Amino acid sequence: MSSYEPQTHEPNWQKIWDAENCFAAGAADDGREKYYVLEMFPYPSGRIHMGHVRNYTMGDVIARFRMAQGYNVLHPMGWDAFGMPAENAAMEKNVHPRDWTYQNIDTMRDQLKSMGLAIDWSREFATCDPTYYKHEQAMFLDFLEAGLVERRESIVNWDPVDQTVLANEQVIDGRGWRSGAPVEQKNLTQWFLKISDYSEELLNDLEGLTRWPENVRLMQKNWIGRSEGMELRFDLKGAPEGFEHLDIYTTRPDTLYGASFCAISPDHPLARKLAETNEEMAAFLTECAQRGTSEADIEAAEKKGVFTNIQASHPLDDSWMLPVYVANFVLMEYGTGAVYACPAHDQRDLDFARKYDLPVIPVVLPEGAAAEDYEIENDAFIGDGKMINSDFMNGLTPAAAFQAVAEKLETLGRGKRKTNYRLRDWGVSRQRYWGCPIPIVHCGSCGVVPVAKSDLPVTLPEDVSFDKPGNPLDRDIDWKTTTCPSCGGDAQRETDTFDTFIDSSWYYARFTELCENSATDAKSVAYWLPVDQYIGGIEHAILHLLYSRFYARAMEKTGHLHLKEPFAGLFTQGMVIHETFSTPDKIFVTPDEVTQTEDGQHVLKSDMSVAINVGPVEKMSKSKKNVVDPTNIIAKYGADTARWFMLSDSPPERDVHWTDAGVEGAYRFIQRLWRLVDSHADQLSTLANLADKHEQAVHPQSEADKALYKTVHQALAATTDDLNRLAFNKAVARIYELSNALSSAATNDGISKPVLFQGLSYLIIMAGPMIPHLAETCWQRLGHQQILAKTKWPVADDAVLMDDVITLPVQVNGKKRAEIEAPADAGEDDIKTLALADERVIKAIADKDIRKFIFVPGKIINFVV
RNA sequence: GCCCUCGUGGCGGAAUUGGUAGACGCGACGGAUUCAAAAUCCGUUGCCUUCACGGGCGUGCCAGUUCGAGUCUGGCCGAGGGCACCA
Repeated sequence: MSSYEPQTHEPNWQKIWDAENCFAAGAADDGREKYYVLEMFPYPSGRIHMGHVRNYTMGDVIARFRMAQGYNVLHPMGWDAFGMPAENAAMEKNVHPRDWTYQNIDTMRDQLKSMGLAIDWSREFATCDPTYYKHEQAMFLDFLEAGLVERRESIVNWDPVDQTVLANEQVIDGRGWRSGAPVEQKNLTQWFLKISDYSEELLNDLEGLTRWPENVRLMQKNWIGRSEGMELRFDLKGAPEGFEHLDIYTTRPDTLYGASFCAISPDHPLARKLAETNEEMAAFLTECAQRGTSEADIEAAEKKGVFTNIQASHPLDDSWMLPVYVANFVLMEYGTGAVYACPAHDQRDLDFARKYDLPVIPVVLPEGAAAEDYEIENDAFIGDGKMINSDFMNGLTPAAAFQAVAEKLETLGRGKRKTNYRLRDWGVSRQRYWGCPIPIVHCGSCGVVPVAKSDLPVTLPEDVSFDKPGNPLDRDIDWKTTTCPSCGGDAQRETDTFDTFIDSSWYYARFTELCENSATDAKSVAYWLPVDQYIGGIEHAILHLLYSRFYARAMEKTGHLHLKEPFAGLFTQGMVIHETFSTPDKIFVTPDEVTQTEDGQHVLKSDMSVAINVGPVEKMSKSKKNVVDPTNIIAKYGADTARWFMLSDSPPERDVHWTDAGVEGAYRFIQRLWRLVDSHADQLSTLANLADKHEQAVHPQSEADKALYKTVHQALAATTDDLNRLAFNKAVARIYELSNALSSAATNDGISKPVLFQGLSYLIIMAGPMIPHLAETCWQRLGHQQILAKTKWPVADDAVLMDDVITLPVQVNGKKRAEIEAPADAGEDDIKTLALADERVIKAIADKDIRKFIFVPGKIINFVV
């Protein structure tokens, strides 16, 4: 018996699928029900990694499964090809970002093809293709016309040495990653998409996304952050001219009598004004600027502030003056960039108050506490209770107090109720070369002028250098200089390019048809969208998915789409993780460089005397070097082994731990499955006339036949159900069970050939979406004429799915004491009689009285004694 | 810091609606085959206790709800994802 050689069979089947055009999506009017399965497209970083293998294997299983079920399946692939790494490569390796990107795409396309994915490659594109971004530019102009775009000032991280804008990840401990210079903040006029106009709609429509994970919807809900509060006006004393009032936003006006101080953001206009004349303030603002713009850094920093020498009068009592601080924990982007603080009932306020010795007045009394001796120590109280120290609100609940104080403040004209959202508008300007040019011209006399649609695309200049700091587009005078589309005079091009999240906010629509003259084709998007199953990493739960939801709405408003929610079903997969290995001098090494001695010690392959430290299991990343290259795995074991391992064991939404033992196990199963089919194929070849008729009813006669038939059909029903629910790991377990059952049954003389033949055929069909190359080989070996990729998914025989006799556990006081066999349809009384006849039950109950009898049909019996 | 998720044998995990905890796989151990090894096949395998029958314990920790909790509630500990210019 020969062993199965993936290296021969896999490329062969890939050629056949290609030649037979198996995976091309059908026309939009071919009459079949459509199914659009999409995996988040990759950034062409150089080579595919195991995360890609996992993601694309899952999508492929769904695509193949739906194809077999008769759907018209769209399963495309493309490249999220603009972005920073290409510019970094240009700087480090002196290659053009375009060349680097397209070379990477070529490499990665070959790698993906070697996985045997059922992809319609005719729809492939890269977001850096002018034929793609041309439409992106045109749509932006439509958005501009529709009032979805704004231009305004916004802060960026600025590296004063490299003279360049830094991404948050390029700011390390407040310094530029290359120059090491302390980061400054800089105000730039930038383009924004008005996603905040859709806050309410994006929030409300989450409810309709029933096939999205609950946690993703919750994360988006919290991100949008709707809150009901009040905007209050405080009169200021001692403030510079033009700053007579301070507007603050609060969700807790009920705690206003617990006010202790006011705080404004370091980016607040008042803070900036003060810094002009106050050195201490200027120094503090500089210090705050060095944290960069990342919210995580700001929030995690120690609460600090500087007193402004300004006092604010309390809106409910003009004689009560509150000191105004500039504080590093107040965000300019949220509310009005200013807050009043009630330390007793807000932890951040409390930390700040303790540091600067400010009053802490409790105004909400928890239930059970006494007003006289209630004091706040190190934990603010944020729970419910009764109002105290609060004049007219005393005795009310905080909710009732909110209403009372809101009414009073509105009557006094000191404030108004306001619904606020945390969600901010989407800044889409990037001061970088490798992105989609923003199709705008700046004219001295006409101002900001859109490029004429007939002049699109605005393409990137070819001849650029990355040896100088800053944005190459800004330095390229030839490219920059143009004429004004409006007046024909001298003008300059916009030198910012788009955030790459724009590119990925509509690619799903573009896949439905690569039409030339418009972004989308109405008929094609109407047929294919929404995406039925979208699959990608949980790390995209908020930004990419929220931007895409907004973008679909913007496209709908401008006539490019007919729907608002682009992804009907979403699945977020876990990461691929691996141990980290390092040498005694703490240098990371790849798993390839490590081997194990006989006694299990990890050592360096090249020098076995060097002991290797095995570190924590983490997400595979280049920096930790804990990566396994899929190409090596596919070369050694074949794509089917890699795919099978990715689907086995770990639930798809959780992390999967890559282990050599696991891969070996997967490979052994591939071989075992081949042996099972190969060793019985000859004796079944007399059934050649049955070859493509495995769907026809078989008639099990003997007990062994009936048992196997039942096992096969139960496995088919369960696997179909598992695949419908994306429970790949469970489907894998079913296939193991069925192959074990078939392997035992095959040696049993009582099994008739048609039953065994159908069992083996079904087993191969079930395994087909997961390990397609081996499955095709087995399918052919069994004598089937048509290839598996074109074979229909069978339907299980309902008649044998239910068992006649079931085993019921019997509990006494909630502890399992026995099991009884009973007819599946037995009633409560019969079951009780049966159970009480069991000696283990009799023993457990002994002479105690039965107080209660619980019977859950098909599940359990419980005697309470 | 804030939001979200996860925690079950030696390991990955199963248990679909609150109803038999540990399916399936890996590893380990024992056996068959082999001159030998690899591969393959058969069997055992949560922990403690018992000669055995059996009994007890057990889903990160502490409480609670329930006839019954891996599953629900509250608190705690640990790990991970996101935090708006990484993609």
